[in-house]
Amino acid sequence: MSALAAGTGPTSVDDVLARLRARGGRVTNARRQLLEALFSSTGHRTAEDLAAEIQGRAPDVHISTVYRNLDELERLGVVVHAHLGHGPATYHLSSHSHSHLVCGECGVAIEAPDEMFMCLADDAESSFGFHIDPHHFAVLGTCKGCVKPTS
Amino acid sequence: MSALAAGTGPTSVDDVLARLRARGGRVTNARRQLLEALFSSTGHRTAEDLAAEIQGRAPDVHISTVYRNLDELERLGVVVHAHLGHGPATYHLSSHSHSHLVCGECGVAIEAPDEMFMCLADDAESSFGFHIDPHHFAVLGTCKGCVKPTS
DNA sequence: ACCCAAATGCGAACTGGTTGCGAGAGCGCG
DNA sequence: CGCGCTCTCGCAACCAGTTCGCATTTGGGT
Repeated sequence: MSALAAGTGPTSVDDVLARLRARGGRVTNARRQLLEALFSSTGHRTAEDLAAEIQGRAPDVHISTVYRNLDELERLGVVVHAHLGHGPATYHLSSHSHSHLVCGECGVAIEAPDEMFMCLADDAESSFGFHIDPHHFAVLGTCKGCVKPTS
Repeated sequence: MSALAAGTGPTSVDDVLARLRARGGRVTNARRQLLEALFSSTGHRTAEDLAAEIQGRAPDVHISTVYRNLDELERLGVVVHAHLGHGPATYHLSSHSHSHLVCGECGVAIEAPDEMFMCLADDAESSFGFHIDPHHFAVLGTCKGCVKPTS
């Protein structure tokens, strides 16, 4: 896929910064740091987590700036956030979007293939005309290791 | 089912109060009010919502008492709570437990039959040994009326 | 170099919920 | 009926996660 593809699927920090500039936005240090933090790891990052990493290099970057920029990037289609249970929201690049199964006991988050939700999706669609979005909220449950704890 | 059946499935305010007493608990006005509010409606109630209703009749009942008692009742198996999206948790009698499809646009909560989740449940079980609990967290999506808003 | 809107830093506010504490009230017992 | 033990309550303070208001800084077009 081309680095300049519109809409979703950014491939590099500079790509996103270019898009931001094209939209009338400005390229600031905080934004570059945030994007570098996001691109440098594939996992689920909380705002606090990202802020901590950024502050290691640029101590002045305030967590509210991180929130504001995550918001902005979400509007741009670069990142998405998901709720993995009771704790804070997690952010990741939209190209890594996927569903989650979260264990209520140990908190582990399993990345589930979208196919797993197909039949629920079809069912909801035909029964209620409801179109599910399994990416945004995790499905709670109990993982393999916690089903029978120490029994 | 018998009104004195143990575990889950309470049928009346007095039934629950009796159970509470049997456990060494006390029957207080706040508890009776809370139970009456819970039994008097089938829907999804937030703690704030319940507190407001109770305070209409008993103004002194504090919201923290509502939270504490909902917690207690949950431990007793009388009520369960579910998270229907971003807002506050909703509580209802455990006998009304069910899954939810929540529209991210309009916020409507559809009560989904458990069968709808069977194939996701089986799939998660066989693929990851993960046992889903579809009741506790709602599945987000877009409802019939919001799929093509004003198009 | 100049200027102005965009963005930032900072703290305060807000929401949803929890906790510590002293006062008060159920209720078993004598 | 009254005692007293303990469970509960009301309250305010607190907490986490996130958002907001506002004065100040700064990117970047001209």
